[in-house]
Amino acid sequence: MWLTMLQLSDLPTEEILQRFAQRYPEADVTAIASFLMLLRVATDLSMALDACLSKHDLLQGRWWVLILLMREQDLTSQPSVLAEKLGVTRATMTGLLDGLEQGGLVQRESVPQDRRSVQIKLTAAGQAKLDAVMPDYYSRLRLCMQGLSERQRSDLQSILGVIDRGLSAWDFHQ
Amino acid sequence: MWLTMLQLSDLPTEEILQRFAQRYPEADVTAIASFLMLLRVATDLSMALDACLSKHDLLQGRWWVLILLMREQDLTSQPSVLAEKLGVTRATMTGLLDGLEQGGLVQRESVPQDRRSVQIKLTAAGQAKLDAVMPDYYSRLRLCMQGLSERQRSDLQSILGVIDRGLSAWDFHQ
DNA sequence: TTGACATAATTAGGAAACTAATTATAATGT
DNA sequence: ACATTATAATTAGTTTCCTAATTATGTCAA
Repeated sequence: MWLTMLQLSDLPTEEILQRFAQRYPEADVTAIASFLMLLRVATDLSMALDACLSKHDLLQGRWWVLILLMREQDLTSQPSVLAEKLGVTRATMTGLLDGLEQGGLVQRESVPQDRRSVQIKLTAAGQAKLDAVMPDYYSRLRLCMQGLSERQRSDLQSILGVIDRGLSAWDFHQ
Repeated sequence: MWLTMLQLSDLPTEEILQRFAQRYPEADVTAIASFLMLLRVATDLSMALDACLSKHDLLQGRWWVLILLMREQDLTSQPSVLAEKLGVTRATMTGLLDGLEQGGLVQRESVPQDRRSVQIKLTAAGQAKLDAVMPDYYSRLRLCMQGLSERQRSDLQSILGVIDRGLSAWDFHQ
């Protein structure tokens, strides 16, 4: 799904927020500000991740698939399972796997027990690609987060947990 | 830019993170967990926003453009300025404006002073669309964030600020 | 056993973003 | 004045996602 977001510098000023709140009494100014800042920073992080991956000829979607495969004991999974975990459609997963297979990073293997199904296996080249990318990614992430104390990290996670649980209320409103 | 993210239920377990940290000593486990949770919740929020907007026949990109126009005193701006603020290319903005103009929500007006340029104006229909959407969006956002104290909201914003400033270190690492 | 339904993966076609090239106009320096 | 360069918007073509339809296979119940 696309995430298009205002630049950090163009988040609404206090004054603009007040103006909107005046027209729309439903507005909760601090909720809006927190929400926008959250989307903004997540977008920046995601773009930074893209930039890092692109230096290794990878795109985020394909990279996530490699990681999911590496998590498995036998480095193997199924397209439908991968799609579910990644939150994309099966059609999209077919495309991601096509790209990865073409690059030799994964391999499709037929499953005798269920001939509708396919096993996806991380190849040696796929593992090597991860071994090249992950240290780079982890180093950058460490630097990027080093300004946060352990206390702040756990605060962040619990705050995010509250928001995520609050999200269930989103849909029930009509 | 696309943001594809693991489902919340499929964020790495403590055990998986430890396994990755063992293979990649660069890994900072709490940094990774916070990062993934942040992307995850932002993705959920963005999808919830999409769902809300789609009930009003709007997509996020176009909706942001309407909001940017409403912020202006004269409800008017230029494609290049809008593109800059939204963080999309001018080509993308042309497409967004095409869609909005077709729906009668904005209007292109020529600028005598500079005939290369175009003024984009929010129409009455565009303002009416916002007046229909914003109360719905603000109500949901209020509900979704109501579990957070004011203290937590400001904590969140300062933590996000630290991360965003930390992001500048991302690119300097090679 | 066979008809109805469910499931796995893919294909086909469409939407919306991107980059790069194009068109038109403005600004600048010699 | 006029050639060069810069700027505003658009068009053309590619990518990757989506939904819906398709193909193939498996499951289950009458």
